[in-house]
Amino acid sequence: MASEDQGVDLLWGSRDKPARPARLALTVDRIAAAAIEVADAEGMASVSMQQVAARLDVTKMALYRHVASKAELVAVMIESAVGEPPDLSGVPGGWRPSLVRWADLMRETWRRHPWLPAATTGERLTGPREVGWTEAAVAALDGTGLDGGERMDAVFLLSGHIRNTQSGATAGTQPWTEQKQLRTVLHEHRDRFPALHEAARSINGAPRDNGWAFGLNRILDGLEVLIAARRPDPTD
Amino acid sequence: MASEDQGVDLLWGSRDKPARPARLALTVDRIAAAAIEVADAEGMASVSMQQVAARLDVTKMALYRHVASKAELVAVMIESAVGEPPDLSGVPGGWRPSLVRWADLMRETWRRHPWLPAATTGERLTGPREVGWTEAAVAALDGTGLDGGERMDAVFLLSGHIRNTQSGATAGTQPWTEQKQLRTVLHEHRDRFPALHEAARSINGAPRDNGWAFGLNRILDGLEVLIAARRPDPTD
DNA sequence: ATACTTGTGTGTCCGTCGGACACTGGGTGT
DNA sequence: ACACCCAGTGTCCGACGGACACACAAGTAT
Repeated sequence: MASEDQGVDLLWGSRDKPARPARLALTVDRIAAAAIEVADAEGMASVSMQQVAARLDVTKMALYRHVASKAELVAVMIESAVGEPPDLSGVPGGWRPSLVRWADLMRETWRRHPWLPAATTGERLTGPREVGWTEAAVAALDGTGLDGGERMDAVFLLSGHIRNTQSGATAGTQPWTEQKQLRTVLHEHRDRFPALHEAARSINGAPRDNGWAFGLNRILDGLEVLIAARRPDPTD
Repeated sequence: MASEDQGVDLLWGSRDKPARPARLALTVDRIAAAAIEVADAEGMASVSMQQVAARLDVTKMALYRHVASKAELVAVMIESAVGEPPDLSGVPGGWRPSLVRWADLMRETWRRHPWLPAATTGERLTGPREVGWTEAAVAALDGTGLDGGERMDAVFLLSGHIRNTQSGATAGTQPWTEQKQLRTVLHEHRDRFPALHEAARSINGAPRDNGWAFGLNRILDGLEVLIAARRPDPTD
């Protein structure tokens, strides 16, 4: 598909530069910045071509001179919003503190742009900075004895957990404690859901983080078990 | 909001029954079934009021006699598609086999309805069967020494992993191995992403499951570490 | 100076979406 | 026989993503 290829070229920088230097205001970067402003302020649902164009005092069709489709616009937004991947080489203590640092940074980025978790799910184009984030995490697992597939699975597991706990991205099997409606209904049907009712009761009012710290520690503990098993002789 | 309350009542069964027995064809169940057919066959994106109505040989506005909004239709679809929550009481071996069984069943359900993972993310109404699934998993953790918040966090962690690995729901930080485009681009920029390139190379052609088994085992191992720590004296 | 080309933004149109609202026509209770 | 009631219809609306033909500027060739 033509637009798809175009998107790849745009993201990865191998598209021909415009023969003449852009002489006027509208650029991909300005469009992406405007779109990110809209998304940060009013959510991804408000990011329409017309909204973004209006913020730039321009017709929506003008955007299509710089961006092939809305999907491509979103891809550029993501690539811009994730920022430069972190350098974890200075983190002492081995893979675990490095992954913790990585996760904290990613979480912070996603906190600044609450639409990112949802926008980065589903089939879509992936840009170099986004890949750079993964590169950093995979590299942090070098020397653990895990093979390539395991390292990538581990990073996927961790980033998935960040996504799941971040902002309002996921409901359903989770923060009932914060949905008063569901809490009420749970209490009304407490005979039908005894374990849940008991569990919800016991954490009444406690500050919640959507299971972020819990899941992180469980995942890292699980990785530690595997890594320990892979190096039966602790020679270092 | 009126429609929201209505949705709760509809899902949880406390709405007044129609005074007269429904005399004609269209019912919430038939609508939900038709919508699920559309979603299964052509994806959630094709589930529009008009599409669903067409499948029932009816005007789209007729659906609004039985469903307050599209959001409510989706809620009913989910509640119908998740099916009855499983009975894990017969699973021997304690919490871990029970959770494995639960996860397998949930995964199978979501495999049959690939739109479910995406549909169950974000703010939305939650129905009793969906809550029942969670109830089963939380109940499986009874007697582990985990407190209520920990049990719920554990179930959230596990279900989040299922969601992340299921179908095409998540891309981004993951199955590059299956996106030929990204693999190509990764190879072209191998000097920029050495760890990723090396990792991807080492798993060339291996059958992938999106990290499902890996993540499941890591999570369960991590839970085991915590549970073991909670019962320093194995007296049973 | 003039004509041509090229690239950037505009205006108009289309199909689809969710949904509001007024209607109609057949079945029911009186 | 009657009025009521209500499930389903028809029409309309604003917003969406996008196709397409056009206007218009600036730079180049003549």
